[in-house]
Amino acid sequence: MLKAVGKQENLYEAVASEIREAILNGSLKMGDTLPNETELARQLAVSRPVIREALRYLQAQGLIKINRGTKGGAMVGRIDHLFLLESMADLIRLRQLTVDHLVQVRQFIEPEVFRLAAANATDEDLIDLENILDESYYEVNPDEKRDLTGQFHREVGRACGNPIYAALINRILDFTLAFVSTLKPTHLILHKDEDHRIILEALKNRDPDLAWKLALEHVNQINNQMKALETAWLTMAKEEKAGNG
Amino acid sequence: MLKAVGKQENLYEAVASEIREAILNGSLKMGDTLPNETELARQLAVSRPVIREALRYLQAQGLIKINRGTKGGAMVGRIDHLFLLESMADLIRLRQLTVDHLVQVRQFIEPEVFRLAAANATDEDLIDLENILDESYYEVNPDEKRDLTGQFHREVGRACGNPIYAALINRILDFTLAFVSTLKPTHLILHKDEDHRIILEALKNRDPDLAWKLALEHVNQINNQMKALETAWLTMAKEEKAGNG
DNA sequence: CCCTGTTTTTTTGGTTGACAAATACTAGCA
DNA sequence: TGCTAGTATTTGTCAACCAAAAAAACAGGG
Repeated sequence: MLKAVGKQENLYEAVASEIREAILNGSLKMGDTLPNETELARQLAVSRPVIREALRYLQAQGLIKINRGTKGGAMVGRIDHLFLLESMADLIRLRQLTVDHLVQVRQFIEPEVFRLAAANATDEDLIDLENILDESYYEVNPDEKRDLTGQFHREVGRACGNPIYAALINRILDFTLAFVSTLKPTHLILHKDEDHRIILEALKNRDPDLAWKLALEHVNQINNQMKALETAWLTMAKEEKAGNG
Repeated sequence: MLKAVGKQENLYEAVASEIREAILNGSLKMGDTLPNETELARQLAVSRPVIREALRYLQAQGLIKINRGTKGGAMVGRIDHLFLLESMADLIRLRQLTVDHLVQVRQFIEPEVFRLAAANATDEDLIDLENILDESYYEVNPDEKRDLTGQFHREVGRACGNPIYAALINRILDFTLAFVSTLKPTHLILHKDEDHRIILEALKNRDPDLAWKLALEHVNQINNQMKALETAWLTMAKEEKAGNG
């Protein structure tokens, strides 16, 4: 059985990963400066443009700040906001972030978002939501179905009227799907179609409190499955380790 | 009176801004592909490495995806999560995000974070918080003082035990300070030292409910000042426009 | 001795030109 | 019809070079 080989990494990606790991595991602390570009190029045996692209990438993510001139160079910056960037899955792996953290946020945020959506969603939003559920109903591919049910949550996030919540929901779902797909429990459907139908009814009836309550129950159920999944994963990892030792 | 000239923009920044604007104002829609690198270099009259650095930057922010080969190139991706990246101030300017949105999130999140902090903060965290307040008390420079009082909120975010909340708080404060500093009302101090003292007492007494209540009042007060500031800004902008026309 | 303007050095910023590798399309062949 | 080899397009990578900014070192005058 062959392992799926994710499309091969570019050099700049490798360099960026190298530096990011050094920052995340603590060998590079906040305020430290990296070697200059030519030196980095020499050490990592790549050309300077590659180094520069990697640094731009890290700069865009806010991990480093770059200054010109003597005593300039790339400096490690605040990494507090890192959790909102694309590396949530990496952070779980590095034990910086746990499923509990995510579950906690989701349990608090999502019901509120559904409450707002019940108050603020336009008629078009409600039609869109209904269409998603219909599409999901007839979908047979488990992966596609999972994407569609996730799409329902994203659409509600958009419909709630506050782009910050929408962004946060999107990030949380991105991570959730990434986490689930690394474990590949192909048959597991986190979201129940019936739950979504009932919630949509509450939204249509413009009943914020009911929407809040139903969303809370729904999210709780998803969270329980996430935790169970994590437990299973940890057990599996432990057994695998025992088997190898 | 001289206008403060923010440090001058690099070419790659200019290119990235150009493309970002095109995406945000809708002339480039999701799924569209940009011209290839050499063509972009020709159109914008810069070299290809500059274009590549700009594209890397945008890629890191999740605005575009890049593929190799025929029919490859830079494609505009989902921009839903954009609000969590560093361009919050840009988005306000582009009328995609309003102060109300931010205020709404802050009003909901921060009290919860303070509640968690009352339950989870370590003794060291509490000492750190006390030190920040002491330092702030003796600070005379308004800008420095504003940074320090902001630092209090960041530290509470860290102390609440959930890095996602910490990240979110950091982003919100980054934006708040950026917004306030563009208006440059030098004498305005959003945060009251006394409020922070009282809240810290609640944290020390491990009283989550009181911490929640006090934080809510405190945040409400800050939010009111933010809205007043926005109103003043809009009025000013309108008058300026009338003056020019 | 201190202050001030100039020069030097270090480091990122930017350009040019060339070649390698990946991908999609196409034409040719069985 | 279906597969295969080639071809065009586009990003990926390299090398060498000069420009510009910023800090440090230096020089000159009070």
